[in-house]
Formats: sequence, C-alpha cells, structure tokens
Amino acid sequence: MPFKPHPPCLSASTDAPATAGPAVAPEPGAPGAAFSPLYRQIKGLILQSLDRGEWKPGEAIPSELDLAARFKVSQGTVRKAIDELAADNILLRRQGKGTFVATHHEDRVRFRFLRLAPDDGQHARSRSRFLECRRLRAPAEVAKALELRAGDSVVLVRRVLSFGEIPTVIDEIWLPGSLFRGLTAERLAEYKGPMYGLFESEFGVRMIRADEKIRAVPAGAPEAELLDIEAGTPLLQVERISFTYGDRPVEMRRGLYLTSRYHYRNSLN
Amino acid sequence: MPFKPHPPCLSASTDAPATAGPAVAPEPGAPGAAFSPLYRQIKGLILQSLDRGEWKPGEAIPSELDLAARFKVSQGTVRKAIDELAADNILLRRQGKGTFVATHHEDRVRFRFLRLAPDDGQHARSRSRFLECRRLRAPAEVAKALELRAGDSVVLVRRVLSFGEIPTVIDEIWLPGSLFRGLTAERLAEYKGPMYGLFESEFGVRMIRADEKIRAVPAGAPEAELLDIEAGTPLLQVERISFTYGDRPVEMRRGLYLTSRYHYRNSLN
DNA sequence: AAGTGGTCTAGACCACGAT
DNA sequence: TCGTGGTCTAGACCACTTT
Repeated sequence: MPFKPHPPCLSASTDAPATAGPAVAPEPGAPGAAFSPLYRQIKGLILQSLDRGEWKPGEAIPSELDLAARFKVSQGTVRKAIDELAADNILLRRQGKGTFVATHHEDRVRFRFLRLAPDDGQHARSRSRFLECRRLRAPAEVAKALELRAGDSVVLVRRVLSFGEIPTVIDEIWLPGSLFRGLTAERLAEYKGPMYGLFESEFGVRMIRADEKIRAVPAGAPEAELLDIEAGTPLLQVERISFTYGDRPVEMRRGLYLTSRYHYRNSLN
Repeated sequence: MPFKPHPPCLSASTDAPATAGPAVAPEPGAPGAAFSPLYRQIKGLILQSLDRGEWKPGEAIPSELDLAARFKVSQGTVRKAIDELAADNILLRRQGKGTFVATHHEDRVRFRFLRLAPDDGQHARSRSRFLECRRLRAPAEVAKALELRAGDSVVLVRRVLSFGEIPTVIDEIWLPGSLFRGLTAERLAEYKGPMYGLFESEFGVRMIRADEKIRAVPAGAPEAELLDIEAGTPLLQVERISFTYGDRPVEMRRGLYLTSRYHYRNSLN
C-alpha cells in the first residue's frame, strides 16, 4: 500500500454540499427530499446554463477542469455529469478538442428526428413546400399537448416534404406563439437546412427529445391530392410531441408519410 | 496538495495488459489493430460468458470485486464495463443485491419489444392463437436476413395476437431451424408468458436488440378475415430483425398491426 | 509543448438489502 | 453486521488536436 488513508476532506454527500459545496440545494430536512448525487446536481446546473443560453449550440463548453473549479468538485464528478449529458445527445465530446453543445445543423442529430429512410438506401434531396403559416388560438387538444391555456396563441405551419421531387410527407406543426414571434412562411421558405436548425438558431428553441404515436390511416381527399395518390391509400400517421430542456413541450406535430418507397426505421434496444 | 505522486505501479494501457494483464489479446503489432480500452475488452469477456450461458437470465453475475480479481483489473474498470452492459439493457444492477442478467420474463424488458399501446392506457389481457408452426427451407429473402444459406432449415410460426378478445396483430415469424429444434405449435400454445421468454428459457436464445422497418399497407382478404375488418383497411406493417449476443440475427418477423384503438409508441432521444 | 478528453487505479465512504 | 452496488476524490498516464 503506497499511501496511508488521507484526512476526510470534503466527504461528498454529507459535508461538501452542505458547507463548502457549490450553488446546490441539498434540502437537508425537506419532506419528499429525493436524494440526488452530486454529479446529478452538477448535471442540472449545466442544463440550466444550456437552457439560459450561456453556451450556444455548436459552441464548446468550458473544459472539465474549469467546470470542476467553478462548481468546486473533482474532475471525475464533472465527467460523470457530462457523460450523462452526452448519452442524452445533449452534449458531444471530441477527444483533444473539447465538449460541444449538440446542434440540429449536424446530420447526426438531424437523422435522430427524421426516421423516414428510402427503401433502396439512396437518400434523395429533400425540399419543403410551405402551404401556410398562421397564428390562431390554441384548440383544446393542442393547448393540452403544449401545456398552454386554452385560447393561448399558437402558430400553425403546414408543409409538404418531397424527396427527389416526389411529395412524401405532409406535416401539420403547432408551436407556442410566445416562443415563435417572428415566424412567417417567408422565413421558413428562404431558410436553408432543417427546420429544427432554424428554430434553434433564430428562436433559441432546441428540441432535445420527442415522443411519437404511430398509426396507419387512409388518405383523405385533400391529402391524396397533395401527395398525388388515390384517396384511401394507407399512410403512416405520426403524432409527435417535442420537448426542450426541462421536459417542456414546445411542438406538436402530425405527419402523414407515404411509405410506398420509404419506411420508418426504428431500433429496439 | 496533501499527497506526493505515487510510484507508477502498473500503468494501465502500456504495462498492465501486455504483461500481467488478463486473458485479453492487445494485438500489439496487428495491422488494422483497432485499439480498444481495457474496460471494453472486459465487456467483451463478460459478453462471451453470457453467450456461452455461464450465467443464465435472471441470475446474478459475480460481484464487481470478484470479477476484478478474475480479470486482474481494478473494480473501477469492471464497473465501467458493467455500466455499458447495463446501458445496453443486457445486465441489470440492483443496489445492495448484485448485478443480474436481464430476462424477458420481466415486464420492463417485455415492453421494450412490444411497442403497441392502447390509446386509452387500459392494458387488456393479451392472448395468442397459433395458426401454424412448420419447418421449411429458407426462402432467399429470409436466408439473407438470418444470414443462412438459401435452403437451410427454418421454422415458420404464424399467430394472431388479441387484446381483450379483439384480434389486433398478425405475426409471421421466421427462426433458424438449427436453434429451435423442438419448437411446435403445442409448446407455443401451452406456454404461459411472452414468446421471447420461451425462446430464452427453452432454447437458450436471448433477443437483446432489434431493428424495425415500418410501413402503412392495406389489409388483404386473408388478413381482413383474421382481424375481422374490411379488406383494404390500413394496417401498420412492422418488419423486425432481432439479434442475440454478438449481433447475430436470430429472428425475422413481419407483423400487421390494427391501429384503430392501439398505436405504436416510440421515443426519439 | 500545451491543452483537451479518455483510461486506469486506489481508497474512503454512503445507501441498500439480507442476515 | 456484512456484502453489494453507488458516489466522490486524487493522481498518473494515454490519445488526440492545436499551437
């Protein structure tokens, strides 16, 4: 044994957070006080910084040693917090370079949210045609999904997505009006790149997670015309609710996918 | 600084694996020698033990300290290997009790592979009716998916899954004949519990991962009759390939889901 | 050469579960 | 009380990238 045991300096969950610890509330006597380890509290602090925009998508966050000094914990504890954020696809580690805030401007992130893949593997150029973009009062169903009050302002966007000139997806997208003030059909149309990239760059709203419900439904007359198919053709209906930091819902979307040459891919782990 | 640096005892990736290291080939001068850290090699060794059945589903594996001694590495290294296996849902940690091999006899695992959920949240009793179970020579498409030679023996199972007496799913399941020797319609019918539970208990084949391709298709006449619906009704078609340890494909399955009262749920992370 | 993340170790202590 | 996994720390060294 090369060492003798060291003096008990700042023994984590008992001393550290309560005395010399970081800006973290250990809630000692709280009733439903769910115990959470230090690294998870650090994770929460990093998430707060991301949420308030201290580090923007694509940028590097401070090094592990810097963060350790800032939060007054060891590098290992910061590392474990970042490990989880990287596993959540919120941060991205690059050895030798630093740790970066994930962004929808990378294909890696984009394909996590675009699950439609060509049967033959040949990815064709995609193009959006925007049918409308208007403000209205939230219908009850939308208000509930977005956790708004019934009647709050929402933005409705409708578009047709084509792959290689073949119309394949109809999307109906509902967004909280308060977060997307200047959003217009023109800005959507002139923007190059994925829609979530625009949301993140222009409106500071980053989607980090989504839940989907999928069904098979028959095409109605309007959908059939938009997709250039016969009414009644089976379509994949994908209802999505997207969340930003803190599990706050910020998008409700209903997609209709034509799956004759494309399929929705999924992995069960 | 309370300490002075200690003497360099067994400095990991240079000394340890090469000299006193475990039964692991570091392949020093190999041409395409992809470097892999110690903990990942340990992960591989644990996976091998699982694959050869040294520890069975539901059982506990040895403690971290035991494994550390066995592989001649530190507890921390074993821990990191187990961390990854737990993240892969292959192992399951229970504080104070030990680390266990995941099993399809738990709901937690079962619902990872059964994505169909009732719209109203009321899970009804499910029941399988087996239409057939027979052996035949693998069609080209099946052979390719299961990485068999065309003409190898395969087992074909067809069944209807009902939720609360309402027929909802038609499954067509292809399995390698060599792995499922005694599989018959009777054994399937008399078995209580999920099918993957039977596969794992009776045939030693554990599914740990699956890829799915999803489409909307119209019901044909035979399917319509089985599901008690009209021909042409849109159905969700789910093509699945399941893998066991080492990414070996061991099942090809085509499901047709009636999604009028159920939906396929998915999370995008 | 300096800075970053990545690996490995060793040890102390905590939380949980069974005895 | 003991054994298990869980947390935290400290330090050495490796691998990668940039200066």
